[in-house]
Amino acid sequence: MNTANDIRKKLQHLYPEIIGLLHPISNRLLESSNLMRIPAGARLYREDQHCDRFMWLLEGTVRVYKHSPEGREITLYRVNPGDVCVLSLQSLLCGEGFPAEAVAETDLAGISLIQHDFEKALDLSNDFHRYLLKILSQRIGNVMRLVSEIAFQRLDLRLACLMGQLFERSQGRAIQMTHAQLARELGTTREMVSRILKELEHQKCIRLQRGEIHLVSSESLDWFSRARIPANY
Amino acid sequence: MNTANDIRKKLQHLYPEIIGLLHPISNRLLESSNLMRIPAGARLYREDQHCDRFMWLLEGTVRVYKHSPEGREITLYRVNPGDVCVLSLQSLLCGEGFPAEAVAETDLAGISLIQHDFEKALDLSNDFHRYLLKILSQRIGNVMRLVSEIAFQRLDLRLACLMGQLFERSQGRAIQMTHAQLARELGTTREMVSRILKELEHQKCIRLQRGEIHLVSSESLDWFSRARIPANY
DNA sequence: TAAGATATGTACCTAAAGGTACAGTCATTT
DNA sequence: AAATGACTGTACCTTTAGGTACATATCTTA
Repeated sequence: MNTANDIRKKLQHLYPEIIGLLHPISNRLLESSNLMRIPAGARLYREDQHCDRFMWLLEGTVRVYKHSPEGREITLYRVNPGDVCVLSLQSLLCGEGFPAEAVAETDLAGISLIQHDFEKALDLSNDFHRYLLKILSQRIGNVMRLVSEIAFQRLDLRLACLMGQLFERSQGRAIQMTHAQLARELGTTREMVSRILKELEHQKCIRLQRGEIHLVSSESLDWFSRARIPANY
Repeated sequence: MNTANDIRKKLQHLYPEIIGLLHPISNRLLESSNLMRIPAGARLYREDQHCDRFMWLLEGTVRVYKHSPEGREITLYRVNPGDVCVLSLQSLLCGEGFPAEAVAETDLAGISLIQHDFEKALDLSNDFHRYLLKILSQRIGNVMRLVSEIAFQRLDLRLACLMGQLFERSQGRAIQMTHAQLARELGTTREMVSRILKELEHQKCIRLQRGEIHLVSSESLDWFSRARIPANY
């Protein structure tokens, strides 16, 4: 385990489409990297903590969020397999502390390079370099969208949209989340989520159960979440 | 005018510290680029418009913002001389439409490369490549901060902080902005801004005049904007 | 099964933000 | 100077979001 070949095989298996990126990176670099494993629930960064490693996620998901003095939280985005951890980039490239917090939602596995090796990889592979640029600019677009949603959209709409996305991902199967978890996605409180979900249940969009939410009518849900959004938006 | 040497001279003059980045980029590329000039007030992109050019700003400032269906606006960030236009990167790299709008606040001058030349420049200069990564990850950090401000901070605090920054930039001289302009920074309405500014005037932080705002006490302003932010935030 | 711990529902209140409507003010143009 | 247009102030109201306090329900574990 932990040899360059093992890691290459793992990558090849998980992401045949991006393995090419690593080709120009020498075995030596992959060997010197660690295949790291991190258990679910682990805190990856705290606010403004400096980070000296570059992480490339292979398994699991990371939730990146901000928290408020009152104890509320808002999710900025998730890091999924194949994504690089945008946050660690900021530390490595700018030397600034990380502007958010991150937690492992599931068990993680990933490649971790120390700064020196990361810089070497950058120099060796133009494709790798360009891959980073692409990931970063996608991410920035998403965060910009998030800004305008928070600033301009009502909470019930944002929650309805979130439900729509979650049901899409689960292909209509029940969502296993508590109201408190949903609140942490949206930067609001548990009570608000409970109220809005109850309203959505009355509208026959969903059905509520302890710990899970069932889809009743995706049409109603779509209607609800689009109702107040004009076409030219 | 418009020759590679002119552009090099201009860059050298404006940004002696980053001229080195362009060294490995051939004269041919700089020659084929245009030194573009754009008048103040020009719309640079509309929402989701595709953009096929890479822009490197030399003079002037660009305001990047989102607008709401109700006609409100929120400023995401500004592009200043030396910055690249992050937005155009997203189009070029991801092939996706631009997720915001941008307007020239002043007359602009900048280098503009068509996609093909931009890619060539990327391949030729590692430093240029790395410069882009750095700018992008700084930007993402700023937008993430913005998210948590909108989500968790009261409007009066956000306005007070904004005033503080503006006075810092003007070195305490009066700010020449209307209440409506300030509202467009923060994603709120003119009325809210008027009310909060009046309150700040009562607190002897500022003094209001038609079209401009004078600093009375930066201590009071600081106190106001920090009052409700706990130390561990 | 009893005792926690966790999750949800909700009535009631407060506060923050926004919208309306209009009055007043200042500056520029005719 | 009159007219026009841009800017500001504000009283009043509505909507949205948040907070309290508790009741109830469900799960887990001893």
